[in-house]
Amino acid sequence: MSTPSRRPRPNPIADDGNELRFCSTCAFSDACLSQGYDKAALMDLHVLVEHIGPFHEGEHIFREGDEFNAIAAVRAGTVKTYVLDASGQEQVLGFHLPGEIIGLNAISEARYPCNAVALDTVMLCRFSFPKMALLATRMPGLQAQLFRLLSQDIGKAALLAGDYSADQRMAAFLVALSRRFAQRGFSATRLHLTMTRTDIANYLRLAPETVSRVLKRLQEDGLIRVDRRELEMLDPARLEELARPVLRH
Amino acid sequence: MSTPSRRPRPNPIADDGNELRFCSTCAFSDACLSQGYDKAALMDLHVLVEHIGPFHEGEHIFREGDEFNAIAAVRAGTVKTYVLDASGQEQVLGFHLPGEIIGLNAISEARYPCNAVALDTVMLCRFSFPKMALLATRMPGLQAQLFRLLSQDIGKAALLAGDYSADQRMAAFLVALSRRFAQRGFSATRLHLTMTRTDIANYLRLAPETVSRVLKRLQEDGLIRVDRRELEMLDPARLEELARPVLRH
DNA sequence: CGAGAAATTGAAGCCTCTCAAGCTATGTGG
DNA sequence: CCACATAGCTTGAGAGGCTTCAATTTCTCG
Repeated sequence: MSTPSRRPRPNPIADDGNELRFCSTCAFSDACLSQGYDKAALMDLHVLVEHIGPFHEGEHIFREGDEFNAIAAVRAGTVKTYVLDASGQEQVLGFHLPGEIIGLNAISEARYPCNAVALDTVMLCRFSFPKMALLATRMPGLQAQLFRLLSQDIGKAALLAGDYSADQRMAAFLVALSRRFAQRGFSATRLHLTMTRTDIANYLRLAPETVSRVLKRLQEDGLIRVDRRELEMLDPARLEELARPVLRH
Repeated sequence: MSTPSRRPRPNPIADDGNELRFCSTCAFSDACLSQGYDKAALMDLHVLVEHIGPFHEGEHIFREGDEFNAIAAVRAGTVKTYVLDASGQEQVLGFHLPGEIIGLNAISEARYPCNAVALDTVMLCRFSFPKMALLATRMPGLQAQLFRLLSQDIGKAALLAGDYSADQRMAAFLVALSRRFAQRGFSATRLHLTMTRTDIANYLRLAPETVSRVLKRLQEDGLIRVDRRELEMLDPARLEELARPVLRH
């Protein structure tokens, strides 16, 4: 993982607990806290955390083929993961919001199988994976959380693999985005899209023109109101209905 | 996991090493053997293994919503995993050959998110997941192998998610199948398809008619020779070429 | 041998893509 | 401050690949 702008920090563990608060967005802290681990165990976890960033729009966090040594939790901003096919066409694998983990698909090959780029200003928590795996042998709760996270990602990828209509895909994308924002305490109905229409198209396996047309159609039908990157869900119920075949709940 | 026909076995660990040979198809044994664990550690692993089966064609191994408590390695036969959408349409998630693991996507929810059915006579190695996770805390090699397996499956699902032509999908399906058979010591060029055309169609997100037409086209072009469920790859190089955009190597 | 499932083949239609042009916002330099 | 350049977005028209519907053939198995 490249660390173009690692901030100098004298001590990764601050006495005032700032670091712990910072990492409350990370899935791991939740796991550990909920397991009732003592302060020493939490220290162990936080010692292997590096806060890196900011990455600016367009900056790459890692590239396909880079040696894998760490996973990372998004603290702020949006990360896009993608691969390029033979013809240079971009295939977007996912968008990663604050609280979500990137790099899990790199474990098996010990190399990142995709590129990761910041869509806006991104802050990350970097976890050395070897250290984390070692720690997990002493913290069953952490191990279990890692298994859960990995298992989750298997299912996510299968979502958009079905042959759904462009409308269903778009609705599913918006509903999923909305849920993930809501889970982090953001508005569930007003979304700021940090990605371009082309990014969305490459993610949903549609042409950019189709994305444009679908958004227009959804707006004409009163399901959403969209202005540039700002999107409001006017009829969440009908959107969920549209997305149901894709999301399955 | 339902176990309709568990065979009675007096002692899961046979002195003559039969069990070890049996499980040589399981990814876990490889991991442990290659880590240089002592016999006691291997015993631990094999104590939590249950050999179950046979499951006959059409028999379900687990169903969507079933409580998750074990993953399983296929020892013999083919397992199809699938979900049903609202309209009853089957969406095939994958075909699992001997040596491959099923149930990894159930960890996060503690329930199986899909159905698993035997396409022919299937024998399984059942691993209690809680026990295995516990054992993994004492065997870092086993933990690493579990992480690798989970990570692998994340990437696999993304393969067919791209928008490829019917020919590319079919070629990728055949090439991947061929490689997996070859890895297990079977012929890489002569395949016996255990699944129906409709199964393949539901996996590749095509209409059954399209599968039929594509196979015919590939045969007319001299890439394959197909007779019912028997398929011979006549020009593996061109097939790989066709499949490259999907498989990426 | 006959019933039923699976597979094949043909014709028509539709959804999405491609290609091409125009539009809008942003930012830069004169 | 405005003209211009650029990237992103939108809109339209036409083409194409896959699906759907329907009918027929082939295979399997009791």
